[in-house]
Amino acid sequence: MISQKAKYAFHALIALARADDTLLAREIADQENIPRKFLEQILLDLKRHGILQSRRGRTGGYALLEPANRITFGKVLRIVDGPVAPLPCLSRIAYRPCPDCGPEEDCEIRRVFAKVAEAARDVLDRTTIADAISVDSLLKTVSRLESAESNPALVRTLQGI
Amino acid sequence: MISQKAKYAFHALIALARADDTLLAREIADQENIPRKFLEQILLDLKRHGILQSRRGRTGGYALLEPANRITFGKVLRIVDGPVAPLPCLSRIAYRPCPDCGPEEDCEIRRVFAKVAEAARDVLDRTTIADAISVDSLLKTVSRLESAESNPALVRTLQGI
DNA sequence: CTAATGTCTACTGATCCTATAGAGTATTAG
DNA sequence: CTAATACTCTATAGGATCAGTAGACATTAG
Repeated sequence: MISQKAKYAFHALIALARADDTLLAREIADQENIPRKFLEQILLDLKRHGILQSRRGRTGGYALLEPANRITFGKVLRIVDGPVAPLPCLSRIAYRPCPDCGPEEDCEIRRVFAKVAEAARDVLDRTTIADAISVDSLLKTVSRLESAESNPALVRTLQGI
Repeated sequence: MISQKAKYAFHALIALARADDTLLAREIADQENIPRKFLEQILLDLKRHGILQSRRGRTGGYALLEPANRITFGKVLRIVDGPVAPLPCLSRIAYRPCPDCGPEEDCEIRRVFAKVAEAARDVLDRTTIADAISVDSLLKTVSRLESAESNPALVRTLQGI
């Protein structure tokens, strides 16, 4: 399970990418139903990692620093929740050998979870905030068409993208 | 990250599958370096879920109830660590709607993590304890041959299985 | 100056993780 | 029958993490 914090981070980044402009922490918090002070911590963390820029004072706010099509879900998840890998001995950002296993090439558990990690990274490191939004608006558009014109097959096809 | 408890569970199940016989909790604990009383809780839990059988008293011990090729990593992980899904609204064993998201078909986050979940389940629900062992012993055999006969390419090929 | 906004640090209650402890029950060798 | 052995069940506890909350401080526009 990903943390609540990570979900908030994704909601905030998606809101910022949609707005394509700077937003106040309060605006994001209200719009996405996120506790304001908690959100500020998250935004600050994303800023420290170069994903956001911010401006203080009266005309302050947060905006994307990297373009939305360069911000992957994996990158955000690693910042907010830590390693994506299911085992410490499979982590790239926080490698640690498993103390209770022998040599790694002999570990059956590691071998299985290496495949899990690879599969997860394949999605997380290739999908960006921009992808999530674009597929989303496409779907919403089609969804409206669908309700008017009754073409559920197309919707289902697109949902498989 | 999977819990220490889950790692212990896998180690214990692999030991039992290898032994192909009943083992004492103490034997497993010693052999796999697992705190005995902690291991007993885990084994008991696996028993309650129909994976192990046990016998008390002087000739007691634990043994697999299901055959090793029917015990998937996913099943064990769900027993010990709970849901495999990265979001409550994607769990099959513990579905709960995300309180902060709107309608599920519109949620960009859910859509991305649905793919992550599917990829992870694809590995976890198809790989059994028997698979882990058989690939493992195959590898070990080849590894010995390799060190004697210098055929690292074959080893690498098999490691990709 | 002052009002609005981001920055930083500290704190807290709840829950989970990783065990540890011990009393109780079943089984059987002798 | 008894002692020894091994699983069964419940309780407890220290530490870490999670999900916020709070408040003092810094920066900016007007």
